[in-house]
Order: sequence, then structure tokens, then C-alpha cells
Amino acid sequence: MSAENPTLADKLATAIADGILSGALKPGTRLDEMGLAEQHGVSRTPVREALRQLAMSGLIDMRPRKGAIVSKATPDQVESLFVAMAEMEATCARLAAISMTPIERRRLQARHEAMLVLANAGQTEAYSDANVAFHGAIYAGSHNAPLAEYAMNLRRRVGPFRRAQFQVEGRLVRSNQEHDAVVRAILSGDAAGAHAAMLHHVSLVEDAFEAFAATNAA
Amino acid sequence: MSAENPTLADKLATAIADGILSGALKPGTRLDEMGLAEQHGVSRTPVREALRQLAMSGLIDMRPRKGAIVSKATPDQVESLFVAMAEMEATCARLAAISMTPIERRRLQARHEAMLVLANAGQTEAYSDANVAFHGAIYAGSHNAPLAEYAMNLRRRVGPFRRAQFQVEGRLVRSNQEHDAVVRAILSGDAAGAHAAMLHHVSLVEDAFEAFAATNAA
DNA sequence: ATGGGTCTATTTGCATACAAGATGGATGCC
DNA sequence: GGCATCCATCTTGTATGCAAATAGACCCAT
Repeated sequence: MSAENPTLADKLATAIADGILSGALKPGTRLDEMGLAEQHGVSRTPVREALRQLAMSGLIDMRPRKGAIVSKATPDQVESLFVAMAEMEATCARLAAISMTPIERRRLQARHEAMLVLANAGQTEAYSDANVAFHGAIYAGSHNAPLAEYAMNLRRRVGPFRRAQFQVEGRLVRSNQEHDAVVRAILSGDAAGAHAAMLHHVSLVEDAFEAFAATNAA
Repeated sequence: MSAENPTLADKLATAIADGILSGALKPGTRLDEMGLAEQHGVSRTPVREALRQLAMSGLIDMRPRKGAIVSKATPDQVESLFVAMAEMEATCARLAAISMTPIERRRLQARHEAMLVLANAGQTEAYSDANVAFHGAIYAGSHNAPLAEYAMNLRRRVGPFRRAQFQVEGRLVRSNQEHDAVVRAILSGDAAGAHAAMLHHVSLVEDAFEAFAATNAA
């Protein structure tokens, strides 16, 4: 939506989304229209439109006449989000195994191998970025825009709840090993294998999140 | 979203969505704000918010400063939508096989058996309604709100492109037979089987659509 | 006749103004 | 002292008005 001539509402939507994803706006934070409006130097009208847009994406919750807050989820709901994301990723991986072009497959492998280096070097930051690109490549490889978009959307939504997953000891190398299984399955066109491997991988990410959350709660 | 105190924008969103789903607003139809506004006896403000909401759901396309139209898809995009829906349904079925409660399973079976009667009686209309409920029950059975919602959303989006699928000769009975495989797999907790059976089923729906579209084009 | 350009009219985008519902505190009552 | 009620205030929802951009028509020139 809105490629080149972003309207104010669009810009606000991405700005607010960035705020949420960067952690500046924590789950539960109230988003009052007036505040956002003068904070961005605009009127309430585009703010309201941006909020409505974000509400549909799930990043924020709006209740009629009660305002909007950054989506705050119960542990159950977070769990659901992780499961949903795992399923979407697995589905994309499955389709990617079927649909990826030879070029895409080569690029995926190259990406994967580059990440092995980063993992061994313990470059958490760089690995994390590469990881996003890696998963994005698989979404794209599904050659199915709706699924890829939704997978990306879910990834964004879980973002606020999984920050710093790679800080769990040894997660980097294990992540890369799991990727290896995914990549092998995709490259060999093994749809079911890709599905299973990705499901396994993302489920472990969830475990890592829980481990991290637990150590932080303590 | 917005359960009890729907705002005008919410009501408009559902009204317009209904118009699209019912076929009153065909793909490609221009949605000018002023027209919709006075047609519903409101101002442009809630109309704009409703449109933005619908745009995020994919039902309409908005281009900045160029207005909104009912989503018009190329055959490729329609194909993608069908594939996406098939995958989502299959995923929900997989999770349903794992997560459904005994009560849900019994109800699903009851639903399914009731539909067998309708199919044999050739009650296209009633079967179609029951079919929506049947698939909805499986979405719900996944016990995963994000996935269920998205599956429902996709079902809505493909709606305008699949109207009257059951008009293909003999589709009713075959649909019910396919459901049988799905139900059996879910009831027996066979996750992979449920996935495969549902994928098969929904893919055939797509074929039926194509057959229908083809006969109409001729 | 066709292509380009300008001008007008329509439509979208944004701001402001107004209305109505929700929230929180003070007040009165038990 | 606790609790319910009422009122003030604040926030959201809707309408209207104005500015800017787009699209379409018309005209002119080649």
C-alpha cells in the first residue's frame, strides 16, 4: 500500500510501528491521539487513520471510545502468536521447497553459509540482521504474496515479545544448525522436510524466548 | 475488533465489506468517499477510516490521492489467494487435529453428518451455509486466534472470486466426501493426515472455481 | 488529425470545530 | 469511614471547511 506518495497517515503508521518495534513504545502504552498529533506536528485526523491501520495489523488494540494501546498480550496470546508464526514460517518453507527458482535456491544457500561464519564468530548483532533477511528470503521463496506478507506481519508482531532471543548462551550456533536442516530440505525440494525442519527451528526460538524471559523474571 | 459499541467507521467497514462480499460491489469498482458518505448519510471522516481499515484487510486497494477501488486481482493473484487459503485451512486442520477438545470433535462430527444429509438432498444453499460454519469450526479448533482470523480473512477475500462454486455438477457430494477424510483425520488426531486432506479438499475447490469460471467465460 | 499543454472541476488529504461518551474526583449519604 | 452518585474534565468520534493534487476536457499548434 502506498508506495511512492506516502500520505501523512502512512508515515505516521510506520513511525508509530517503528516506535513499537524498537521498544520505545512498550506493550500497554496508551496512544492518545492528541499527544501523537502534536508530537508529530499534525492534526488528529491522520493520526486516527494511522491508528486504525495499525489496529488491523494487530500491533495495537483499539476499543471504541476508549482509545488505543500498544498490543498487550497475555502469555497465552503470546504463545498463540509464536505458534502462528511457526506455522506460517513452516508453510512458507514448504512452498519454498516447491517453488523456489534455482537462483533463489543458490542465494539462500549463500546466505546460509555466510551466516555460519557470523555464528562462529559470535557476531550476535550481524547474525540477527542476517537472520531476518534469511527468513525473509524464505517468505519470498514461497512465491505467495499473501502468505509472505502475513508471515512478515506476524514476525513484526512477536518482535516486542522476543527481543534479544540470541542472548541465550549458544543460541547462535544452534540456530545455524537448525537453518542447515531447513536449507537442505528446501534445496532438495523436500516439502514435508522443509515444513518440519522450520517448525522445529521456530519452536526452538520460542523456547529460547521463554528461557530468556524466565532468566529475566528471576 | 470493536465488539459492542461499534463506531460509525466500524459499521461502515462491515457494510462496505458486505457489499463487496455480496457482489453488489464488483472488483474494480471505484469507492469514492463522498458517494459512500452521502449514501450512508454520514460525513467523509468515518468513511475514510473504514476504507483504511478495509485496505489493510486486503478487500480494497487504496492508492494515495487516487482513491480506493474494490480489490481487482490478476489471475495470478487470485491463484495466490487460493493457494494461501488452502495452506491456511490445512494448517488450521493440522492444529485442530492436535488441539480440539473432545466436545469440539463431537460437534465437528455432528456438523459433518448433518451436511451429508444436505448434500444428498441437493440443498445447495443450506449446504453452502453449513460449509462456512464447518470450516469456521475447524479454524476455531486450531485454538489459535491469529491463524483462525487470517484464515477467515482469506476466505472473505477469495469470496468475490469464487461465488457459486457449488454450482459445478456433483460438487456437493464430492465436497462432503472430502470433508469426510478431513474429519476422520482430525478425530483420530492425525495431524499430517488432516493437513493433507484439507489441502486436497481446498485445492479441489479451487479447481471447481476454475471450471466454473471457464464455463462462464465460454 | 494528433500530440501537447493548460485550465477547470472533481476528489482526496488535512485541519479545525463541534458533539458525545468515558474517566476520575469531589461531594453527599449511609 | 466506606460507598454510591453526580459533576467536571478530558478523550474520542463525527462533521465541516479549506488546500492541494489529480484527472479530464478543451484548445492550440504542428
